[in-house]
Order: sequence, then structure tokens, then C-alpha cells
Amino acid sequence: MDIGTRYDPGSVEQKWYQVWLELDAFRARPGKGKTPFSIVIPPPNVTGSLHMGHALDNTIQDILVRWRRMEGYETLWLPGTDHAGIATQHVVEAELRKEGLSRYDLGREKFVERVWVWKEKYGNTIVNQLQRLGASCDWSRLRFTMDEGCSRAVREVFYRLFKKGLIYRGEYITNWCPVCHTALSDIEVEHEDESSHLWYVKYRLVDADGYITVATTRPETILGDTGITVHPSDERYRNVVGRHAIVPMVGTVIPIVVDEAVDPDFGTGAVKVTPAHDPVDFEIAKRNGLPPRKVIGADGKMTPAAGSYAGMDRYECRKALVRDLEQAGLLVRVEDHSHAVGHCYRCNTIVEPLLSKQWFVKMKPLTEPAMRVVEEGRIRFVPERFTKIYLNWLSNIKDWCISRQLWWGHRIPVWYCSDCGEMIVSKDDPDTCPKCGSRSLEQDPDVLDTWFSSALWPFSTMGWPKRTRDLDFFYPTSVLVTAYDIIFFWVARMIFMALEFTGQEPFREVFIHGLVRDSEGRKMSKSLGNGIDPLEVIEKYGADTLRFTLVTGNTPGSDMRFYWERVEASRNFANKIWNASRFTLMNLKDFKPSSEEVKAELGPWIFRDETRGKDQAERWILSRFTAVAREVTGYLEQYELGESARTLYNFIWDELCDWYIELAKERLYHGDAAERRKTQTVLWKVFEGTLRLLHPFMPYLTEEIWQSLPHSGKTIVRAPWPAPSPELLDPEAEAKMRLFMDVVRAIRNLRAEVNIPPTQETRVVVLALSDRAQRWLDEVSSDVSRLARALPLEIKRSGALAKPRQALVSVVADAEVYLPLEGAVDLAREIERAERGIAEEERELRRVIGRLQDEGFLKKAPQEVVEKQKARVLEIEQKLERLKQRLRILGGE
RNA sequence: GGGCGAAUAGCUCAGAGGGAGAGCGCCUGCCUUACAAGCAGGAGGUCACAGGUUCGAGCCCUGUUUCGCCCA
Repeated sequence: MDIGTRYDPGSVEQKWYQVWLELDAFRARPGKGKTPFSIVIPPPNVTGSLHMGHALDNTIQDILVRWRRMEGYETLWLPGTDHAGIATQHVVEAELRKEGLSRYDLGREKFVERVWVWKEKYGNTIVNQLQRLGASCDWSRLRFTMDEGCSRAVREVFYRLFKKGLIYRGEYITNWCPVCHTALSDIEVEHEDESSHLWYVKYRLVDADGYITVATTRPETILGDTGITVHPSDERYRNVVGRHAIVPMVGTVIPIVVDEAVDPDFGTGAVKVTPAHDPVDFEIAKRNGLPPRKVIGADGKMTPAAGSYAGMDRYECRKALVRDLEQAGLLVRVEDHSHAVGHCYRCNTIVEPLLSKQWFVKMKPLTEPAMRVVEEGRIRFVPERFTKIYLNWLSNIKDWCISRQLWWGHRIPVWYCSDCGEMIVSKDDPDTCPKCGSRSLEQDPDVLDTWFSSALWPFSTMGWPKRTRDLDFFYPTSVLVTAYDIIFFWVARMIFMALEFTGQEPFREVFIHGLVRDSEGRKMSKSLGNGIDPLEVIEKYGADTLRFTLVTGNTPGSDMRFYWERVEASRNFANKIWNASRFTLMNLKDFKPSSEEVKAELGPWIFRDETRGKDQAERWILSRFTAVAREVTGYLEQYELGESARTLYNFIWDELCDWYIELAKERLYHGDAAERRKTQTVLWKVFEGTLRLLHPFMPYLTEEIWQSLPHSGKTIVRAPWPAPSPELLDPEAEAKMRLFMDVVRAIRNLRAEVNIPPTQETRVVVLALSDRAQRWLDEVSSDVSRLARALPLEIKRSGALAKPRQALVSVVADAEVYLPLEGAVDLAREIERAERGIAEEERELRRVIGRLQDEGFLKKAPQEVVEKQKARVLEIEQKLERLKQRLRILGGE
């Protein structure tokens, strides 16, 4: 092991990942008598590269997986990628464009082949990046949503849903992206408030003088109007209902009808109806028998039905039409108006509601069980508040449009007979029409929504519809880890699909985390250019550092901001551990533990020697380690990963390094053989155990150091999770150390106040306020001397000597600390300091006594709280008395 | 319009009804043989505002303000 004072992750990380792969350390092996723990990865987009969101999501999963693996669960983390229909198609089309080609030049078959070639070449980028992060996935089970098994599952599901009547085809208004050139489901549309206008337009009445005025946010759709509607109880329009009006600029005659869906308070209370370009209008039209009239095409341009506007872009047409209306005197007025406009979640183009023939999944029968499992607690969301978000969404859901007009994806398993028109839905490609025997069959050109296959991910990856060993053993999975932004897209859909097809929930728990934002709180995005590449962080600081930064900055369910300063803090922590290990290794050079000691978990066996009475620090650190192991485990169980990591951070830095290692030095350098060996054993065991606790968070660094320490096993990946014996908990040792630390800190404090340099030794008198305190302080006097540079150090029972007047004093719980400074004490300043202290303590005393005089408090507060307050009174009074005494001495009594 | 979240040190954030915390930044002093990416010491708070519940509220309840997100 390299022993530079700076930890160099670059040289360490790749080496250990290779070793882990060679040891096959992440392989899951189902078997009798084992308890499973399984996670399926949220499959990243196969075209993608690792971004901060992935880094966070996978760090969390890896922590859970590594922890459970160490706890002895048979652990499966199943990796894979998603074919990402639109995104992948775009990437390959862009590549073709560079060659001056479009996908139409290649044709469908060649194009799809080309995408596969691309996928084989670049599709593993993200897998490699996950490995850089340290992800302990079982790569032997790597899956892809379009591989054979997953594709089979997709067909099976489509077939069964169709047979059950839960998939249907029909002509409805769908969200159409004119750029991606495909239909989108409702949740793939992102609504943004945009300030626009409300145009008031006059329609001339037929067979009468006068006009009816309607308000619209989309004047270009006037061309597609086939009716005007008012609310049935709207008195203003009583005379015109049943009559007809003339569509401006087009001249078609349309009826004026009534419908409950009209809001009389919006605009003029009369609305135009464009059935082919608005979902609400579509429904109104259906109820009133109004025909659709398509004026906007799939490319976002006006169709021939738009007459003289044909061929114009829809927004160009809006401008032209408004101008023409104005010239014709039909534009009554224009108001400012802000409304939500739908955008394509892939390309941000404004979505066009368009009448088209699409495939849908009927949602109601599927969502009811999906809601029930969550309501009944068979699936639990963490944090709990996401339950409501999930349930609300499902209860308002509309049917799911699953067909996409793309080439890359799972082709819809439906064929049409060109001879008899029969529609064939089949799991396997049919050769002949079952009705007429014709061989001229054509498959439906559309592919399925990518999320359709993702919805099957937890079981399709394990071999469903076959009944496999993995399914038997690892399914349902233990937990799903994902960000809140895909609860609807993915989590909900997995739940209803799993219930429908496996009869079981896909996972027991859903752990939701937030998004990683930039330092100003903005979402990281390519267009803003504010993204931070996790690989860059790994190159510069190491994967462990990145992981630690992400996990400590995080509270479940909440967004976090990314700060380089925090990365540095994590890096410094890694370095701190590195240097602690240098110290440890240097001092274990001559240390040869027995094989029993190597194998044994921490327990009372460690005290079987003759160093009793000199091992307070050892007892203390063992007690603390035991408590910390429990805390860390408890936090992990509650998905409080950040708290868990912070607990380790504080323990390692503040207790293990700042105090224990400092104390160990004395006995390592100057102790007798037994003391030295005891210290070495404890230092080694506690450090080794701490590394195991830290391993899920910082896998590389911990492995690197652990391998250099005496250990048992080939890799820390498979080492047991620390379970120190509860007998190591030692309240007395902790109390002793508290006194010791208080005294050392008090001395340091006084020294700093009068600027005594750290190297200069200085005389200190400590007065113990009890026999016990004196005994304890005697035990550690040499440590006090060393850590506080207090020489000579006198520890006396209080009352045994006159308190020095010419001294600085500090009072702690069970002792008074004096720094005698003949001639160097500023009496006035000391008096002021004592007075300030008295005032402070008196204030505190009044507060506590006030509480204790409160009958309600005495009656209702728990006994232990009352006791604690009483103890505090004594403590404060004691302190106060000593301060007053001090003041008297200073005053010359 | 409905719902959710946030508001705590200069910044970013933890916080379990019972003595207000961390990291970074700031100030002072230190190259003390693991670590200057470090050590020791320190300053810095009306826990957004107003009510309420409680013996006791940063934490629970109600309302208000500001910011953010989701849904329609």
C-alpha cells in the first residue's frame, strides 16, 4: 500500500473493481435457507451517459445493496438499460443526418438494424460508468428492454390485455408532437403557463341580422370549427340556440348548440367547437353530433381543409388569420390571457391535440388493485407523503395511449390481413390469416410506448412469463429506489402491471429521493449547460468522494444542491481516513493477532489481559463504536442514509481520530508490552470494524485499507456487517472520558486565552470535586499532561490547598482547572470574566428552578426529565459557588 | 383552482416535544514524528410572522407571508 499523505483514489478504484469482478463478488446465487434482498435498477436510457441524478440514484441503491449483502442477505442488484424509443431514434437520426441521410432514405428495416449497431457500439457506455461509480450490480444478469426475454414479456402482456379487453384501438384526440412525429401519453406532456391572448371573434348569424361573439385562445382552429356551444341555462343566448352561424374566413355554416361543459363565465359564455383539435371539444362534438374537421396536420402545418391558409405553420396561420379577421372587422377585441400550454417532454415543442387512431390501455380495472396494495400498506412509500401523490394520480387517470409512430421500439403485435381486413393479435408472428388463409399480412406499423416495457421490468428481467428460479427466489423485489419525477411514468405502471400479471406487488417498498440541482437550485440540464458530469467529479476526487457528497447532502424525498465545496469536504474526509490508516498501519507493524482474534467480532474477549485500570480510552472507544454501529444500522433501516453517513463522519473524525488515536499514542510509544498489545488490538479492531460500517458508502477506500489490515476473507464486500457485543457498552468509561475531555478542553481553552503557544509546557492545577473525580483524573493524568501540554500537573482533592489567586480558572462538571500565572494575570479582566460567568449561570439557574417550581411540570413531565433538571440545579449551583469563591479570591480576601 | 414541500449561523443544510447542531466561510494561534486536504481555540441564532395546544414548542395544531414543485 502506498503511504503518501494524500489519498489517491485514481490508482485504487479501478484496481479494486477489477478484483471484485474477478472474485465474482456481486453474483447472486439463489438457494435454500437464504434470505433474499433484491433491487432492480431503474434502467438508464441506453443512449445516455451518467448524470448526477443517476449518480445519486445508484449510490443509494449500492449503499443498500452492499449493506444488506454484508448483513448476510442473498443480494441481487439487477442491472440493465432501457431502449428509450424517441431519444434513441433521435440520436441515430442525427448521425444519419451527418451523412446527408434521413431514416426514410434507409427504410424501416435498415434503420432499425442501424440502431442496433449503434446500441452494440455505444450502449454500454452507461454500464461502464456505473462501474466507475462502484455499483455492485450482478452484471451476469444484465438486461435490455428490447432483448429477447423482455420482448417476449411485452408480447405476452399485450396479448393478454387485449384478450381481456383492456387494450383497444380507437380514434381519439391525442397529444401529438409535430417534431417527434408521434403521439404521446398524457404524462409525456409538460404544462407551462404562457402569457398569450384571448381573441374575441364575431360569427355572423344565418338568416338574421347580428352576430354571436366567441372567445378563443387558438384562433387558427377557427378554420376547423363545426359548431358553437353555450351553457343550456345561459339566458343571454336563449334566442340563438338552435340557429346557425357562419365561420369567418371559411364560410361554412355551423349550428349553435348547448352543452353542460361550457363555462358561462369564461369569455362571452359562447365557445367555438373544434372537435378535431381539442379534447373537450371532441367530447362536446360527440354529444351533439358535430363532425370533426381536421385543419392542422401531423407536421404542425395547415391542411388543405384550411383553404387559403393551407401549408402555413400553425402559428404563422394564427398571425395571418388574426390580421384577416381584423381587416374584416370581425375581431371584437383582444385581451391578455395566460394559460397552460402543453410541451413535448422530449423536445419541448408545443404539443398539438390531434384526432388520430391509436392504441390504448383501459386503466380503471388496473388501477383499482394498484391503489389497494398501497392503501393496505403492502407497498410502502418512503417518505410516506408520496403515497398521497401516487393515489391522487391513479384516481384521476385516463386511458393510456401506448402507440407511438416511431420505428425504434417493440412493434405492436397486431397484423392486418390485406385480403379480408381481419385483425390478428398474436404472441408469435403469424404466417397466414386465420380467417381467410391469406398470406398477405401486414404488421401494425406503430411501436409501443417505451414505458410499456419498463412497466414489466421487475419481472420481465427475471424471466417472466417463464417461471424461473430467480423469480421464485428474488421476486417480489425488496425495494425500488427512484426519484419522485417518475412515480407516474414508471412506479405506478410497474405496480399495476405486476399485480395483473404476477399476482404480486413488484416491490415491498419504494424509496423516493429528490433531484440534484446546481448550486443555484436550478435543475441541471443540457440546454442550460449547468450540468456537472459525475465522471468529472470521479476523475478529480474519486468515486467514494462523489458518493459521500451525494449521500450526506441528502434528505429523503428532497432535492439537493451540488456544491464543489462539499465535494472537497468529502475528499478531506477520505483523506482523513487515509491518514488514520497510515498511523494505524505504522503502529501495527510488529502486531500479529491470533487467527481467533482475526475472525472474532468485537466483544468482551478483548479485555482478557492484565491491563485493567489503564484501558479507559479503550473501553470508551469500544463503547462508542458499539453505539455507533447500532446507530448507523438503525438509520439505514429507516432509509436515513444521510444521517447514517454523518454519524460515521462524526465518529471517525471527532472521536476515533481526535481523541482515541491521540490517546493511543502514549501507550503505543511508551506502554509496557501488554498495554501496547491491548492498544494495538483495539485500534485495529475498531478501525477494521469502522471500515466495514463505512464500506457501503465508500467502497474503494475501505477495501484498500481493509486489505492492508489483518482481516479474514477475500474482500470487504463479503465481510460481515459489524455486530459488536452489547456488553461493550460502558457508561462508566464514557463518563470518565467526558471528565477527561472536559478538563483537557478547559486547559486548552485557558491557554489559548493568554496565548501560550501549543508547544510550551505550562503548570496546571486541577481540583477534583469528588473522590471519584480525583480517582478518575489520577488514572489519566499523564494523558492530560500530554494532550494539554500541562506540566507540571497537580491533581488535588478540592480543599486540599489554597486556591491560587494569580491564576486563570475554568470550571467543569466535576473539577476546577487552574492555570497559575504569577504576575501575568490581569486582575480586572479576571474579575470581569468571573462576574460574567456568574450572571450567565444565575440566569440559567433561575430558568431551571422556575421549571422545578412549576407544579404542572413536576406532575406531568416524565420522572427522568425531572431528575435531570434537579441534577442540573446541583451542577449549576456548584459551578456558581465556585465562581463566587473565585471572585472573592480575586477581590483579595 | 387543488395538493405537496421549504423557510434554523454569512452560505448550504441536519435536527427525535425536555440544555440550538454540522460542513464551508470568518477570526486567533500552531509545519505538535497519521494527516496544513491538518491541529487547537473562538466569534456568529427573535429557529419566517401571528395565534393556539402543552408543565414545556425549532418540532404538534390553525392562520398569514415568501419561495419552489406537482396536478387540473
